[in-house]
Amino acid sequence: MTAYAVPVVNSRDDVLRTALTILRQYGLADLSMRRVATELDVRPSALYWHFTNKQALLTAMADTVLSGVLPRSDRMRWDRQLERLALDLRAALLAVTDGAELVSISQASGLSSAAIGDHFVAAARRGGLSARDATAVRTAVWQLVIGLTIEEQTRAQMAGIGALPPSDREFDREFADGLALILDGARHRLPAS
Amino acid sequence: MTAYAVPVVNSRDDVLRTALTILRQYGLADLSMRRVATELDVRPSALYWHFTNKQALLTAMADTVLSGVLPRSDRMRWDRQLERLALDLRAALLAVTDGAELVSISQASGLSSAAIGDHFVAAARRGGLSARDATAVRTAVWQLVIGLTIEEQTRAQMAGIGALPPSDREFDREFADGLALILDGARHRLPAS
DNA sequence: ACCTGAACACCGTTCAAGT
DNA sequence: ACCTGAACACCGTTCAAGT
Repeated sequence: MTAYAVPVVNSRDDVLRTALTILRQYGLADLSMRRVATELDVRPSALYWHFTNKQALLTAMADTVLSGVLPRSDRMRWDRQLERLALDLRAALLAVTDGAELVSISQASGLSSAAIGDHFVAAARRGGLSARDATAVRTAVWQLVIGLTIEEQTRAQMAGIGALPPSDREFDREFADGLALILDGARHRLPAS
Repeated sequence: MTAYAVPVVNSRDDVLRTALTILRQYGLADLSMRRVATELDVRPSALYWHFTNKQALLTAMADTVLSGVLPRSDRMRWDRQLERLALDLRAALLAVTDGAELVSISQASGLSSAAIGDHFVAAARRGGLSARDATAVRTAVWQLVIGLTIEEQTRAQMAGIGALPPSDREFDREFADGLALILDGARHRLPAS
């Protein structure tokens, strides 16, 4: 019996799914174009038919990770909604290895959507904050979520390799405290208050 | 006349200085061990006599960048001192290409000192904040400075290559507003207030 | 439409050996 | 004390050509 070639036809979505699987299992440091190609049983150059470059792939991955983060309901108080959104964002980042760094990278590239940031602004405005104050809330909350979660995941990654002792920091609490501080500042910006 | 070998003896400090020069002129993406070696007229492997790996070199670079950031005076009000320190930190990061990312990377490695963070905490405690609240201030301020400055420098870098249109964001103002918001939250945590 | 083959121009790191 | 030589095991990306 002779071996015959199976038509290996991969879609853009197959590439994206494979990349996300590698990320989940091995982290960002092991996510190379060559590795994604190997996993798909394809030459590295084949990937460039689906994505113009690695940056584009990373952006698509980040968008996937963030796709489930949405405002839940407008019946909540504006500050509770802001808190909920920040917690959901953080949970989405923590759900994938190096999720925070992935989002940070792809958002720095300027190609990623700013939808979540806009939701922060909308909630703050709904509470009565000026456009400028609402922007400040978005900035402070966004950097807190991304930055602290990057720290947490980086340290987890390094502890996993044994390059660092497992941290005794309580990131959930650090995050909650930082967020509460910012929301306190926000509430005191209200005209009526 | 015959060429004779000049004894090329480089100290750890020569390596560090050369690396910082490359960073200033070309940014983090172009800072490779091989490039530092070439600049020093030496083989790449020679560098590993001075630094155990690239991470160690980056940490030393980050420490250099941050070395000038210190509390100026205790005669200031605690919140003014906090603000001053945050502004000085941001200025130090902006003084070097990709300075914020450099510090972020080296601090994630867990080898870098936490001196500046401690100064944030000390100032907040001097103002009367609890240990826990002071930590929250440090967290929120630190992530704001690092994160927003990374964004600014990354976009400047990419605009320089033409990969992105020059941003019209006013980072200084975004930073000042975010910082003011956090400090507002901090002041309202005071017992007397 | 989707992929191969082959190349280009790079990386960080190790380690025996040289002076 | 400081460096070379040579190697190992990788990268992202391009592009003509194949089916």
